[in-house]
Amino acid sequence: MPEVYAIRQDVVVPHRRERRKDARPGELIDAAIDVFAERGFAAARLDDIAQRAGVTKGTVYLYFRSKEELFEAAVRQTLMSSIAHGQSVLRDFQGSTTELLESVLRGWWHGVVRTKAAPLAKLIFAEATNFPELACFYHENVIEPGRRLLARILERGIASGEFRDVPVNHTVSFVIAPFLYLQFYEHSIAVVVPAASVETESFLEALIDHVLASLTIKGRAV
Amino acid sequence: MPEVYAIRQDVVVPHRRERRKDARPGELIDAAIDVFAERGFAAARLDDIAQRAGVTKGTVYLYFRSKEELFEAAVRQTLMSSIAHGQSVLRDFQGSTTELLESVLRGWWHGVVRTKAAPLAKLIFAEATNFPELACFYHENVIEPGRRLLARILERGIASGEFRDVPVNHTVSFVIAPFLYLQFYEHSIAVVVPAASVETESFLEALIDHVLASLTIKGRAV
DNA sequence: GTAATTAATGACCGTTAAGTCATTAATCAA
DNA sequence: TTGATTAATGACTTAACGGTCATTAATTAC
Repeated sequence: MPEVYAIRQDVVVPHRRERRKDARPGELIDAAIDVFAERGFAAARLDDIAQRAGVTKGTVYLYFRSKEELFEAAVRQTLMSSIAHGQSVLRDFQGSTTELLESVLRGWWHGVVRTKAAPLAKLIFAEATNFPELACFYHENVIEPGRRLLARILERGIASGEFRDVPVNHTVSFVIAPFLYLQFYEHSIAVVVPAASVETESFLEALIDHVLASLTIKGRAV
Repeated sequence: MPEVYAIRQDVVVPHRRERRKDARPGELIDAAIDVFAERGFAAARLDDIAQRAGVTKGTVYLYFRSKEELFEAAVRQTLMSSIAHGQSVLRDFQGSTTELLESVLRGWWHGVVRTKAAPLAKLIFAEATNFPELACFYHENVIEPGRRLLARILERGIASGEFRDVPVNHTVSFVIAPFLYLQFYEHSIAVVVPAASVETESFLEALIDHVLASLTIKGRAV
């Protein structure tokens, strides 16, 4: 009988049925994030996720009831805390709304856009109609809280007279959209056509300038 | 032997092996757009596409060599002419760049965002890494020409002194992103969570206001 | 050392869908 | 009318993958 091998993080290590009940769920979730990010939800193979975590498929089902449950765990681990962090920043912030908005955008940038969880958003949008329960879960726990957070900030700025009296809901979309665009683009087209990739370093600064230029009242009153 | 039926456009019509060599490709492409839009590329079933076109799966392979070839045909039919139209508007336009930009954004809105081809973009971003050839095709024929078109408009406005001296490439992203966001959102989350859908009527006007507020030089020079 | 416990395995099942091809029947030429 | 042509069919092959479960072996208690 040939020896059994497991691939973990691109390194092939001999594998010998280690029993590690406590560490498994976290390792499986990490592996799942990677594979979901690469392939999407439907195309991600549980065999691949298991292999990347150094186990076999059967083991996955010791810790998660189904592929969907594993995916939900991945979303919980990566996106919830970022939202919560933004909410606490809003609650405690002393200072101008311009600074507040900038601070929250930077937080999102480093907490989500520049992490390996970034492709998960793409996946949800892509497969929402095929997996409605996942879409509901994501909408309720990520999109809605995220949008509400931004809306409150805009309202604060309008009330204080710093921002123009823009339609809040649409403006939330206009602020969020470039982030999502970058997330989607960098983990899809840019992977396949590297020449197409965006200058990431300056993206955030340019976006902050763009948003504030549109929102803040300059020179004359509007 | 029971009679055979075919479903076309939600109406069940008795089906009797009509031979219509000339009409088939177009009908198959139309059906394909619908099914790809609903399900995505990988999850779209050729049986469904065939059924919607009033034929059976074998017939699809008389006209298209593979699922991928059928998809490319769908993209060609829906997105190429819109790009070309925008290019001709830019070439012939007499007037301010503000008006030009507004005109091109409105053209895109009615020519792409508000058509049944809108979900195709989502699909490409979602499945690019699984189907690299499709992603290349789309990048080369849709994304690149589209971005170049917008970049030329921004440069025209900066040169004429109408617009601030913004970083062109990033600003292209900021203008495109809200359109894509709406396309993605309305054909994914909003389908599953109807309460989440965006106020579409006023979206375009708000976006134009937002973009021009950011770009145009107001009150004081910047 | 040995028996009991349970983490981990991997062969297996059932389903789904892309693509093939021998058969069938609509159409046309004579 | 009839024979030739070919559009259309749908049963079949093949492959992939989610999920199951009887078996195996690492670990622990005694």
